[in-house]
Order: sequence, then structure tokens, then C-alpha cells
Amino acid sequence: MSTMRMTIQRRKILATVQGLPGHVSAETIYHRLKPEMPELSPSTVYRNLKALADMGRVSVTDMGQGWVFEAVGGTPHHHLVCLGCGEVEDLSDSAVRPFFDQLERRGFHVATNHLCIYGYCSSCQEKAGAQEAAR
Amino acid sequence: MSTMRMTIQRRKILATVQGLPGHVSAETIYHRLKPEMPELSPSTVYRNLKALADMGRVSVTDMGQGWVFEAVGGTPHHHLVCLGCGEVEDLSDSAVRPFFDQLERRGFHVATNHLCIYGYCSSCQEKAGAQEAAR
DNA sequence: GTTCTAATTGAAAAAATTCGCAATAGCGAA
DNA sequence: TTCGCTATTGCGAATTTTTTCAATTAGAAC
Ligand SMILES: [Mn+2]
Ligand SMILES: [Mn+2]
Ligand SMILES: [Zn+2]
Ligand SMILES: [Zn+2]
Repeated sequence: MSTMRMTIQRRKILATVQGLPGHVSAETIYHRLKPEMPELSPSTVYRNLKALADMGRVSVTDMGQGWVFEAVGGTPHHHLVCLGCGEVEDLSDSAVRPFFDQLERRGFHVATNHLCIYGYCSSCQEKAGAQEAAR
Repeated sequence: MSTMRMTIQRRKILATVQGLPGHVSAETIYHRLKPEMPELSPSTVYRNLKALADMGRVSVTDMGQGWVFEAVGGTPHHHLVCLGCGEVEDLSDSAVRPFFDQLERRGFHVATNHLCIYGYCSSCQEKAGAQEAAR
């Protein structure tokens, strides 16, 4: 059985994700750590973010501009991503709980802890409506 | 105002996605079309799949092995993806409707038409349970 | 502490995806 | 039909991400 090792690189990468608020890219993490770990390689960052995600320590999401990572801990949260303006609205876990619970009752154990729903925010809907009326 | 043009490439790419059941990758589509369109380039395939997704003609998803595309039409459906065995279970649209409706009432217009929820299927849960008991 | 072994690393190469741009070709207007 | 504009194409280069592999090292066993 394979044991996950907590290497210096992995520990540092996790600490960096935890230290930054919000969503960070692999590239950001790499550039943050490179100065203090000159021998760090991009592949190590990619590999570890994936490993940390498997471990459930970070969440992974692509909200349109490539993969971003975020520390897992405290209350989970989710996002409503506007395809019009790019605005990201927070969605509380309690708002998705009933839906997830339904899946659990069905026999599926949900691991998603950072759901992203794409669509249009109210102001972008108004804009679209105005445009339509102008035609 | 920019008009979306229906080029031969775009038409063929859409037809290919529509002609293949289930989820297909950009690479698959490229290799399918290359013989009959020798001058077709990968970038055109990537660009068009993205454009077709914006047009709402295809859905895009990454269920762990890179982006896959699927024709939009008929009843929308969603997926429960098992992180243990990789199995993909279908989830009807009616199962997510109440959740989406709630977001609509909240003022957010949902565009996601192919949701993927990650977790563990019942048989993988049993396996994990047995493993735990063995320790 | 020492030993052993398999997980992990860094570097380079490969693969996947995006970008920049001159040439081409949809399609609306005339 | 023909014309004109500009969205789109194919190509090559750039960027991003994954893979491969020999060298290293975390951590279990002693
Ligand atoms: Mn978040
Ligand atoms: Mn599907
Ligand atoms: Zn918006
Ligand atoms: Zn499973």
C-alpha cells in the first residue's frame, strides 16, 4: 500500500496555498516559492497540487481561466460564475446541501467540495434583455 | 456586431461531435476529420469546440482526463463521476432541476447544462469500508 | 541511529493547448 | 452577382502541462 510522504516541497506548496486568500494558479505558487527554493521545478508544483487535491487538502476548479487551487478547511463554499462579466458570486454550502444529500440518499458519496455553476448574473441578464429589446 | 460564421470546418466539427455517442476529446475529433480534411489544423478544432460551446451547441466537461465534448440537444443530462473506479453514472436533469431553480429564484440564470459531481459510487464505498475494517 | 525501499524530485523531452499573423472566405449590402 | 468587410483559417511559435527517468530522500522496520 502506497504511503503519501510529506516532503519539504509538498509542505511548502500546501502552506503557500493556505497562506493566499482565494484562488491561486499553479504558476503563482511556483513563482512564490522559486526564490526560496531555487531548485523547485514546475512539474513538482503541478504534481503536488494534484496530490494535495487527492488528499483532500486543496480544492481544484476551472472557472474559465485555467485551473485554480484553494485550501480546504473551515466551511466549504461554492461559486456562481457569470459568463457575461466574469463575476464570481459565493454560494454557501447550505444552499447545495439538500441537493448533495439527495445524491447521498441515492447511494453516491459526494466528494465535490467546491462546486462551480456557470450562468449569468442579474445585471448581465438585464443587459441582455435591453439588447434584445433594441433589435 | 460580430456575426458567427458557419464555416465548413465548424460544420464538420459539429457534425462529428453529434455523430459520436457520449464524450469525445478534441484529439479524437481532429483525427476523425484529418483524413477528409488534410489541411485541418489542431488549433481550428480547439477554437471551434470552444466557439460551439459558446454557441450552446456542445457541452464541455473535464471529468478528470482532460476536456471532453458532447452534442447538446434532446434532454440535458448530468454525471456522477466516481473517483475510485472512474465509473460515470448518469444523472437526469430532473434531479438537478430543483437546485437550479433555486439559483434562478435567487437571480442567477444557470447556463450549466452538463454538471459533473465527483465522489464515490456505492461499490467503491463498500471497498473502502472493507479496507478500513481490515486495518 | 542505521538500513532499506519505494515515493518523490529536478531536469529535459514530449504532449497538449493557445497565440500571432498573413491569407482566405462567409455573408450582408449593393 | 459582385463587392467589401472582417471572422476564420492554417501555420509556426509560444505557452502550458504531462511524462520519463536516474538520483534523492521520507519514513517504516530493525
Ligand atoms: Mn472558492
Ligand atoms: Mn454527458
Ligand atoms: Zn455578470
Ligand atoms: Zn466507483
